[in-house]
Parts: sequence; structure tokens; C-alpha cells
Amino acid sequence: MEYLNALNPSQRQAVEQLDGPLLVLAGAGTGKTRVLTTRLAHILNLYKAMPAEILSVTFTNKAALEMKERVSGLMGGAPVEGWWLGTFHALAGRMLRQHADLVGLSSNYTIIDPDDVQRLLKQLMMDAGIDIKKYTPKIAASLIDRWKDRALTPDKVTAEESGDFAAGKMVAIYRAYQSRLRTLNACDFGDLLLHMITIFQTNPDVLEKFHKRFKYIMVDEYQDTNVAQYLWLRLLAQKSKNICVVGDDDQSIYGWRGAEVGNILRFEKDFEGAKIIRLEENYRSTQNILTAADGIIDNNESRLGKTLRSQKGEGEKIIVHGLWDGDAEARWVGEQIEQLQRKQVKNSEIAILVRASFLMREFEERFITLGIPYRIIGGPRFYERMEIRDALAYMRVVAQPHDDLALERILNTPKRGLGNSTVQKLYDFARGNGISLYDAILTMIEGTTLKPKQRETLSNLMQQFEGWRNSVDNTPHPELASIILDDSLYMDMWKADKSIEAQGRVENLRELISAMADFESLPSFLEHVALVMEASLDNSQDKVTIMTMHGAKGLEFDCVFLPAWEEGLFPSQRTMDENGLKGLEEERRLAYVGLTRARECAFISNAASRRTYGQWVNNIPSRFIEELPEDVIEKDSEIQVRSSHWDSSGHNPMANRAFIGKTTESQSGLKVGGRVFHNAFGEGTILVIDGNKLDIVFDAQGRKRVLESFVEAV
DNA sequence: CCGGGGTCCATTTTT
DNA sequence: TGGACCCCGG
Repeated sequence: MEYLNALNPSQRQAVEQLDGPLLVLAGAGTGKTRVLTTRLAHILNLYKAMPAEILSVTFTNKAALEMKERVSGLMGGAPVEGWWLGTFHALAGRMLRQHADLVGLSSNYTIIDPDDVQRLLKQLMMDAGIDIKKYTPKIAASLIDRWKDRALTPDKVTAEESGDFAAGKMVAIYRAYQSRLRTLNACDFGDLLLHMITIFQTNPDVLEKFHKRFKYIMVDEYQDTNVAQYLWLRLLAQKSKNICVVGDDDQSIYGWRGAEVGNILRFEKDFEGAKIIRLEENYRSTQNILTAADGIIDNNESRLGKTLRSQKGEGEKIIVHGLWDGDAEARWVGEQIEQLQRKQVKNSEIAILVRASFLMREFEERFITLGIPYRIIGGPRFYERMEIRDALAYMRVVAQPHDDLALERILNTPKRGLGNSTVQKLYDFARGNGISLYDAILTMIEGTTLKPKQRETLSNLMQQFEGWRNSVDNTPHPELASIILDDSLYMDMWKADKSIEAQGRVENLRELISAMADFESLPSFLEHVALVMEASLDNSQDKVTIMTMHGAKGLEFDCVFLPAWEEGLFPSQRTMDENGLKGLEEERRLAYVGLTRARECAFISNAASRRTYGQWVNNIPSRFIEELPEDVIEKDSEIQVRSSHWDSSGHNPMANRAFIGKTTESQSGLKVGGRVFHNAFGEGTILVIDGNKLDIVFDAQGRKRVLESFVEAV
């Protein structure tokens, strides 16, 4: 029980409180993972349950992996076997394999990725005569996702909810989509949970089975659960009531994905007799960083409220720096990093955390110039890459010939002379006869509808597939994969490719093949890839990390750079437009998450001008900068009033640049007393013109100071 | 059927 | 600015 001594009183309380519902409100850096892992070790040590009787849910696969390692560390190094640990999706998927027949699937169902979802929806929408330019499959997919987040099956979506999208046909599309998935023996991400909820609700015996199995349930990042996840958990926990959830309402940043902060705010009501334990002692950041983060989050109305106390000293002040443009910002960050390096800070202890991934490029380019080693996290995932998806499609067709989406994907990859018109003919035939694409091909190579050349190509391809399929049982699957990629000439296609990225693709394919060796069968590998596999990142190397603030949740670094704190970008205009105050508060939580990643130092910056869509756009500093308490920051700006910035030749490229754009050319009509329109504040009257800044009395919002580029004369 | 060149559009955030 | 899509000529 030595491990208990390493805990502070509230942590220890959370670890020892094993029975009944428990909510641990764990602020950033308060040892949340330590509590979860120690608690698990404690259960095992007291023989309260076997590993197989414990269900642990994490938000990411990375978190699951970390937890696994830390628990085995606590248990003396031996890996814990049989423990139900993973993301909601991975765990629900595992359950669904056992009971797929109850929702009309067979246990070898495929999990289709978002790209397949969109292609499927595109077909269905075109069949329904919907203008997919106006109503894109992408938006349709996200509508369906949001419904699934809320556990709404097609019959539960009301007409009102369905809305005007796709001329009100969206529910019908949703229904058709679900039925198509069933035909394809496939599931999307949301279905994994939704199907399990349906099964639990309609088959008490199955639920009973899981009730008997799981004596303890633990959930990480509870503030980011959605309705479906909540329902799934509640169904599983309703018998034993031994559910422990850990979370921080101030770090809820996935509302846009259907997460409900309400879940954590309501926990006490949902689980009667729930105990609440707060962890407020922070072991990660300096007091200055915490004070800064607190200053921001304090502006939010809806929160449970807590105050973090640093167990470290006051520390350095937070550097807040204003710059002319994105270019200058990247240069400044580069300089700061070089200074940190001189102070022996390791690159791997430095991170750039951005609001949106398009902001990463500027830093990447600058780092290349300076020779600063970096890695970008959160680009396309390993399994999202084209070559990986292609390779997997081949394997999917081998494993499941009727996987139409996979077959369509690789039918003409590499190029075999099977173009659009051929594929269309095949599809028409398949649809007309209610058979799969694969079967349609088998039939049509006997007929005369297709040209002889295409018939021959298809016939050869089918023979190849038959051959590969016959090898499944007697060839190790990594070897089979290698054979498939060679025989199909897919590998050769990339080897012959002269483009820069082709070589990397070949390497990725090799990596894919070698990764397969860790799995006992092709199907189990395919499952892993769909749900778990992430870009392999080598933590070992000493590189600066560039990632989004969302991606940084749960991580920590000595020094953190937070660039582009500009109105419209952060907080994001779109979020505010779509979700109003709720959206703004989520942005604020994101700022809180970003800041609290830092242990020792934080650098916040904003640029007055930034290239967006190839256009110069002027931005004013984020309101979050103003929310930072004065006494913990060191504020500085390179943006000065224009005249002082002109050199003897009358030239200042930077100053010039900052004023290029819609500002100068189009706004000459602005004058005191003139009427203007502003995206966020509406219409108003100009009171004062001060350079490129305007004081305006807005009809609805009162007097504000805004940049000229933000308004239009009306 | 394929590739080149033009046009149009867009950027959050992710299991 | 650059990636996705479309139309046209080989």
C-alpha cells in the first residue's frame, strides 16, 4: 500500500472511495491520471475485482495506453491482462462484435471511416435528387453525427429537428443511410455506441451479462462525454453503481462534437448519493500561469468553480507580445525558442499550441529555415492517409468481398483503364439487381455490356481476389498483405512515382505491413486500424511540438507558445456566430486548457495582420488577452503608430503590409457620423476616426473601438 | 480514359 | 494561397 503515501489527502480519498458513485473534479495538473491509475491498482490489490471485471474508459487511445503503462508500473511491472480499457468507441465496438446479430449485423462487420460515410451519403443524396452543391454530403454527415451523439435513431429525429437541410429530406436520407450500412454489414463510429444502447435497451439479458461482469467502472474526461456515451455508461452502471468519473468542467472543449458539459454538472442528480471530491492542488504549473488561466476562466458564467493552488513558486511572468503579421510572429517565436535552447530547455519541452491547424504552416516554414527540429501532431492520422486507406481497401475486399466502398476505392487504383463510365455501369447493374458490386462484376464479365478490354481487366482482378482470399488461412497475414500490394502493382505505382511524397508513402505501406504482425488475424488488425491506430510519433526525439490546443489536452510542457490570439481567430468567429455565448465560453475553456499545459513559461502573441485565403486580413488582439491579470504578465508590442515607423527612405514594408487589404482601398467612404455595419456588433454610427481605429456607437451594443477593416460603410 | 489547366471554394477543433 | 473539382483536348 506504499503507493497511497504518494498521494495528497484528497487524492487519497478519491482512491479509497471505491463503492458507490463518485465524481472527482480534477483541475488541470492536479494528478488526475495518478488518481485513476492508483485507484485501479488499489482495487486489484484489495482483490475487490479481477482486471476483467473493471471497465475503464478514456477519451483517446493515447490516454488508454498511458494508463495501461502506469498501472503496470504500480503493479510491479507486469502488464495487467484482461482489463477492459479503451475509448468509448473501442469498448463499445468490442461489445458489439459479440452481439452484432441483435442489430442485424454479422460479427465481422466493417467500421467505415468518415470518408466512406461521405461517399455513401453523396450517392444516397444524389439518388434522392438533392443538390449536393448546395447541401454537401459533408454537412449531412455531420448532422447525422450530431444526431448519433444524442442517441437519436432515425425514428427519433423529429421533423422540426430535421430542418430545412436537403429540402427536409434529411431524415429520409438518414434512414436510407442506416439501411445501406446494414446491407454493407458496416457501422460508422457513432453506430458502435448507438447499436449497443439499442441492444441494452431491447435485450435485458445482454445488459445483465455486462452488469455481472463489471464490478467497477471508471471514466476519464467525463466533461467531454456526449448523450450517447452518457446513456451507455448509465445503462452499464445502473446495477452496481460503482462508477467513478473524473473530469474538469473548465476543460470541456468538445461541445462542437456533441459533448455535453451538462453531464458533469448533473452527475450528482443522475447518480443518487454521489460523492464529490475536488482536486485543487496543482503540481504542474507556476502560480503565475495558474493566476493567468484563472483570470480568463473566471469570466465564464456556467462552471462549478474551483481555484487551483500551485505547489510551485510564482515563476516567470507570462510574455504577451504583439506583432505586425504572422510572418513576424513566426520569426519572433523562432527567436524565443533559440533563446530557450541557450538556457538548456529541451526542444521536446517546448510546444506551439494553435487554435486551428492552418496556423501551423507558418511555424513549420520558419523552423525549417532556422533548422529547429519539430514535429507536427494532428495532421492526417496514419490510417487517413491515402496509401494506407487504399491498402486497407484491398484487404477489406479480401476479408469481405461485399464491401462495396472498399472495392470501389481500389477498382481503378492503380490505373487499370476502369474509368468512371465502367464503374457507373457496374453500379447500375448492382443496384438494379440488389447485389453487391463484387457480384455485379462477376456477372458482368460474362456478359457483353462491357467492352472486351474492361471485361478482361475485371476478370483478372477477380481472379486475383479469389487467389488472395484462398491464401487467407494458410499465409501469415503480414505476408499476404505484402503479396497483395505487390501483385496488384499498387506498391509499384508508388515506387514509380517521382513526386516528393511518394517515397514516404512506400515507407508508410511497409510500416503498415510490419504493424500487422502484432495482430493475430486480418480482421482483428482491421478493427485496430479503424479505431485505434494513430500516426506513430516518436517521443524519443528532441523536437519542438506543433499541435492544436485540442490535441494538447492531457499533455504538459515546460514552455508553451500560444500564437494568434486574435479576435475572430481565437475566439473563433464561427463558434461565436453559431453558438453565441456558449461558444465563447467554450473558446475560453480552450484558452484555459492551452495555458495550463505550461509548467514554467507561457508566451502569448497576436499579429495585427495575417494572410488568410491569400488575402491580408487585419485583426485586433483577442479579448482573452485583456482578461489576463496585469500583474502576472509582461506585455510588449512591436506594433507602433505609423509615423514613427517610417524610415528615411519613407519605406516600411511591414507597416505597409499591415495596412494592405480591404482596409485601405475600399474604406475611403468612412467618415465621422457615417453609418457602418460590423459582423459581430451590427450597425452603428462612427464617432471618432483615429488612424485605422474607429470609435463607433453600435445601435445594439453601445460604444466600441474596432479596426477599420472590420466594418463596412452602409 | 487520362492529364492539363482553369475555376471555385474554403479553415476550426476529432473518436 | 492551395486543394478539390470540372471541362476540354489528346
